[in-house]
Amino acid sequence: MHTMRKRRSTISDVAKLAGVSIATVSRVVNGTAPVAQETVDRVQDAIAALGYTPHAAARKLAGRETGTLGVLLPEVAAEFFFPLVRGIAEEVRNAGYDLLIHVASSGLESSLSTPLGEHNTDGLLIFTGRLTDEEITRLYQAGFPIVLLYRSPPDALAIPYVMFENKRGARELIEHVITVHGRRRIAFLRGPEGNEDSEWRERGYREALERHNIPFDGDLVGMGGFDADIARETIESWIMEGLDFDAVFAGDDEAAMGVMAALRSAGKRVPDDVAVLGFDDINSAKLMAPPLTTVRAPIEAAAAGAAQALLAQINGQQPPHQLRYPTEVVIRQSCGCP
Amino acid sequence: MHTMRKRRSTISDVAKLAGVSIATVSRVVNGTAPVAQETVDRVQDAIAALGYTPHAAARKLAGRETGTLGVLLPEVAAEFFFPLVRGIAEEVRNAGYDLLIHVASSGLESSLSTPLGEHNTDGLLIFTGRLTDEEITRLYQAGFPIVLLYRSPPDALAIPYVMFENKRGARELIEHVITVHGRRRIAFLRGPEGNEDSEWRERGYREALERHNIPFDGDLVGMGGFDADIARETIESWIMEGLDFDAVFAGDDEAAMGVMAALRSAGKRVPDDVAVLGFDDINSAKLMAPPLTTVRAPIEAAAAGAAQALLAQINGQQPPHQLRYPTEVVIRQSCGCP
DNA sequence: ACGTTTTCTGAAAGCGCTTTCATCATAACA
DNA sequence: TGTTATGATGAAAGCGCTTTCAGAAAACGT
Repeated sequence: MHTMRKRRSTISDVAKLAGVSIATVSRVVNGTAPVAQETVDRVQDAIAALGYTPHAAARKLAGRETGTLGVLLPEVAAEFFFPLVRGIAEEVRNAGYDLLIHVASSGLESSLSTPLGEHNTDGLLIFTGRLTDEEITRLYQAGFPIVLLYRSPPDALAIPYVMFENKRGARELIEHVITVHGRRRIAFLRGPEGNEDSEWRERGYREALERHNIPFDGDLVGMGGFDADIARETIESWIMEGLDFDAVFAGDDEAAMGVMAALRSAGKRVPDDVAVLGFDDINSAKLMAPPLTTVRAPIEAAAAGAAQALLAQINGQQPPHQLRYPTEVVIRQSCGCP
Repeated sequence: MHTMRKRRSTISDVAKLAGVSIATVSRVVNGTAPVAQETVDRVQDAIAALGYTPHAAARKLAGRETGTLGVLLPEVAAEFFFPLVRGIAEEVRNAGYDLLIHVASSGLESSLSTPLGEHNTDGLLIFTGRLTDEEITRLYQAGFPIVLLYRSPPDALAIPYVMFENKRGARELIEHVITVHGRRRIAFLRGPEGNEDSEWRERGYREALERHNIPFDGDLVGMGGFDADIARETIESWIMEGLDFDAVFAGDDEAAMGVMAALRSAGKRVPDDVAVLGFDDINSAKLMAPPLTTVRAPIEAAAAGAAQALLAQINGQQPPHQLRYPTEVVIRQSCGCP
């Protein structure tokens, strides 16, 4: 049996059945001009009878917009990604757009097959180093609407971008374990290479140390990659080496989970022997053992904000150049608090 | 400053610059017919000079295919979702298609604004109860390529679908805690209403009980929703009620995480007092405290398989009607094993 | 050298839809 | 009652691209 494909019905089919012109059908479908009630009914009956749905591509071609927004994501991995997409999807749908999500493969095809250019979408939400600076610059200069997610624009271009108050959140978090729990050998796990969130968090970490006269120790900084497995390995090797530390700021919550696992299997108690600190406050943070002290980043809200900024840009409005979202320390038990 | 949008260059611009016809440009872009090397060079120079990119919509309109596949997802939630999308995205990209992801809002707009119909895509991967049976039936009857993810087709239509060996996996898992750890008061947490995976897992659970002459007790079945928070609440209320159980099969790993958290804060030890069992073997399963005994479901592979089936269908081939992926019990410590 | 393929290229016809522009009725106005 | 808004509709021009269809040029065969 082969799939015999019915020809999909077009606007002309509807027009014919309803005994009107295609222009009229278009009008009742889009409500772009007054149409007599009787005609409307006739057309709608025809549409129902034929099971007609407008062909998206044709629509896009005729109008000027594509009706879809794109999101460029790095290799899908983080739990972090959920609220992000949820926030964007919500906003985008409400505005009547479609969401085209592109997930980077292994980076091999950087600029080769970037199939999603300015043509498939009306605008782009670009997550972290997914596109090269040149490409971003090119899009910007072509007047293509884009919003950067968690990274600032290259060459100080006036591209809107969303950011969290990473530095402040990190600083407050570290100060908490210093002042309240008296920790002084605090390790930090960096996120992926070139990640701006990570850079700012590191700055916050250093600032906290400085404020309390704790000398910065490069040995206490390692790779976390915002990834549980990477973080775990780092901690495991530190323990093997006998590195001394009484707290670790994992960079993000996922990494924190890996840190806890490593500590646990090495027989170290959290938080008694080592305090563990995360960042983001993902859903599972409160479910960890012990519940994770972290910094809440309003990921979903930020994502929604980014989407709004993009939509605004598309509608010719002037979006804010930077959207900075506040963060808030969330004290649970992994820091030592009861 | 308002965003002054440069007119994007079209195929005619390129043709003019290169001094050829648009047909020729189309040919060199698509490699659909032999073109003299010299001409090719000239056209490519023009393309580069103009920064030309084909307009997707126009392309789709002209050709017959839209070049994009759609995935319909329920309200984004699960970690489970990652490998899923990764598997699909990989496969889809390799085939040169785009991936359009639609995330359900709150279900309100079920059939109202399903903007992604047969028109925006060449085929659809449909996740769990996102579309009504009628709609699926309609698409199927229109000969539109679809593949169902983790649900079987309505009315036994010949729509390809992917499934895991849920029942077998669940049965083996339960039998493990019965035979090896002597548990007899084993609770089960159901997934979302109507979820087929959950139904099969429950069947496996019951089968295991039967085989070991443990009478089924309805009190030991509760809501898990494949969600940590829901599962947690269920367990908390059970503990409040004083319900007696020595193991809980959470339905999936996310729920298991919630179960563990509930148990922990109630002062129960896992696995000593209560064994906890999951399903899926998501990445964080091995990081839980204690590491979770679960059933590994090859989510990514299954997703890739689904994508392949869809692609096959689109290319006029006959895909298998059912793709059933094997599951495998993964013993860690939450069951009581050392 | 002449007929026959093979290469290469352009003209032109759509793909399905939105949108002026123009045309009529009608209804509102003086 | 003549004139002017106003409401409803159709004809037709594209949107940017792919793809026959055909012709011109070059390569081949004998």
